[in-house]
Amino acid sequence: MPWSILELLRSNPDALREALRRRQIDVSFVDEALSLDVYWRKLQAEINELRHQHNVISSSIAKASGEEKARLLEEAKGLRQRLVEAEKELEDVERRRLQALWRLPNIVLDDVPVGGEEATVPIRFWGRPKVYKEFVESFRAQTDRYGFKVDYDLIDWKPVGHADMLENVLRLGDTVKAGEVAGSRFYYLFEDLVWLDLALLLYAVDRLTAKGYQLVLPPYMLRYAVINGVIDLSTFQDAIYKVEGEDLYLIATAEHPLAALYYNEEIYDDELPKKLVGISPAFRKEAGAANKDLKGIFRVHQFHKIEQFIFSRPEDSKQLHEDIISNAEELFQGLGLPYRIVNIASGDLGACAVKKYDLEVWMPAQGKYREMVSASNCTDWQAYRLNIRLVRRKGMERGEYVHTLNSTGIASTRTITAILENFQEPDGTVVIPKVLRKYLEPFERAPKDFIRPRPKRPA
RNA sequence: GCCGGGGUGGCCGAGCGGUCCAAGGCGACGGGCUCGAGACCCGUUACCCGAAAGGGUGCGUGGGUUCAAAUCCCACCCCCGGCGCCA
Repeated sequence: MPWSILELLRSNPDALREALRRRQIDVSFVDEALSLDVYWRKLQAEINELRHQHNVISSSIAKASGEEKARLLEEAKGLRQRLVEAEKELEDVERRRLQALWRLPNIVLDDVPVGGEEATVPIRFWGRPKVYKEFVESFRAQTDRYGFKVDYDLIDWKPVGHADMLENVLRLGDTVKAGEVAGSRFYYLFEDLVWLDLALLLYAVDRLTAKGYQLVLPPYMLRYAVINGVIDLSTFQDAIYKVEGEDLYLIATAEHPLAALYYNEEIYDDELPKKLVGISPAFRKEAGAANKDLKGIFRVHQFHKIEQFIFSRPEDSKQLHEDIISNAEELFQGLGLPYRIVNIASGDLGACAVKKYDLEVWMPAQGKYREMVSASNCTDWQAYRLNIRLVRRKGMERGEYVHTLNSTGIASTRTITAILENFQEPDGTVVIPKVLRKYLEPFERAPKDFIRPRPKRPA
C-alpha cells in the first residue's frame, strides 16, 4: 500500500476526518477525495477493458490482409472514437482526484494539543530570562500559567527594543533606506551586525556538521512541480516569490531544495537516516502577516538560515524529531538565550506536519517569548508528493515512502534581534555570546566581545 | 544565446512504425550448492487497477500523426562538445 494518507482514505476515512477536525479544516475534503478516488478506480477499470479490446484488434491488423484487414481497421477506428471520449473524462477525473488528494493535510499525532493558537502549550523551559518589572505579570502568563516555575532576573530598566537598537542605538541597520529602494521588510545591515550574521551561520554549521550532518549549499530557486511537493497551498500563497517569465520560484528556506534532493528517486532503508544541514538565504513574501512586526528585522523578506533536514525510515521519524529540536536547543543554549519549547496546537500546524515544536526565545523588551526555530515531522507527506520512495533492502520491498523532518538551526536576523534584546547593557552595549568568538576571531575588523553604540550610521 | 550530438528500467546498453507485455549485461534481492564466504546454477528486480486470474500504462516532459509510436512530426526541459558572452 502506498502513501499513508491514501491508505487511510481507503481503509479508515474516519481517522482522516478526525485529523481535519483537529486542524479545524472542512471535513468535506475527505468525502470529496474519497468519492473521486472510487470513481477514478472504476473509470480506469472500464477504460482498461476498452484499451484491451483495442489492443487485441490492433495487433491482429498486422497479420490480416484484404477485406479482413479493412473490416478490422473500421472496428479499431470505432473503438478509438469511444476511447478518446472516455479518456478525456478519465483525464479530468484524474486531475480532480489528484487535486483533492493534494489538498489533504497530514494526520495529527495524538500528543499534539487540539485547538487553535491558544491551545499551543510550552513543554519545557531553559535559561534565566531577564524580566523587566512591568512585564512580570505577562511573564507569569507565559510560564506559571502552564505549571512551570521559571527562575528569572528582575530588571528595573526597560531594555530598548531590537528595532530601535538596530536603527537608533547601535545605528548598524537602516530599514528606512532599504524601504525606499526595495520596500518594507527589507534592511541594510552594517559592520558588526554583518559579522554577527556570518558568525551565527558559521556557528550553526560548525556544530551541526560536527554531529555528522552533511553540509549542503542548495539551489535557491525551484521549479513549480518541485516546490509544490514540499509545501502546502497557504505557504505557497503567503511566502513564495516567483521569477517572472520562468518556471522558477525562490525558496523560503533550504528545507525546500533539501527535500528535493531525492526528487523522483528511491532510497534504500540501509542508507537512512540521511542528515543534511543546508545554508541558504530565505525569501518570504510575508503576505499573510498584515502589519505584524513591521519595524526592524524580526520579520523580513530575506534572511540567512541554517536548516537541518533529515530523510528517515518511517519507524525512526518520531525519535529524530526529538533529536533535531534538541540540536536547535543546544545551539541556543550555547548562545545563552533563554527559551521555551512549545508543542504547536493542531489548528496551527502546517498541512505537511504531524507535529511541530517551536523554540521561542524570551525577548526582554517585548515581554514575550518569540519564535526562533520551528521543527516539523512531515512523515511521508512531502516524500509522497516528491515521489521519494523507500526500498527495504531485505526482500527489496517497495511501496513505502521515506519520512522527512526539518528544523531551523539558526535564522540569522531573528537570532540577531534576540541577541540585541537579551545581551543589551543599560548603556546600549551588546555583549556578544562567547561561543561566537571563535567565528569572529579570524577577522581583523570583526567585533569580538561587544557591539557598541555608534554616533552615526556607517557607510 | 548560436551550431552539432544525445536523453531507454537502480546503473550500462540494444532497438529506430506492428514478433517490444524493451534484448543483453551489471548491480541488488530471494533460493540452491557450501561448515561459511567466493565462484557457479535457478528465480525475482518500473508504475496503476484488481482479492486473484488478468488487464492497462511506461522509453526526458507535454502535444500531434496513425488502427498501431521507444521508433515519425512539433514545442519545451536537461546533458555532452564547439563558438560567443560573462562573474
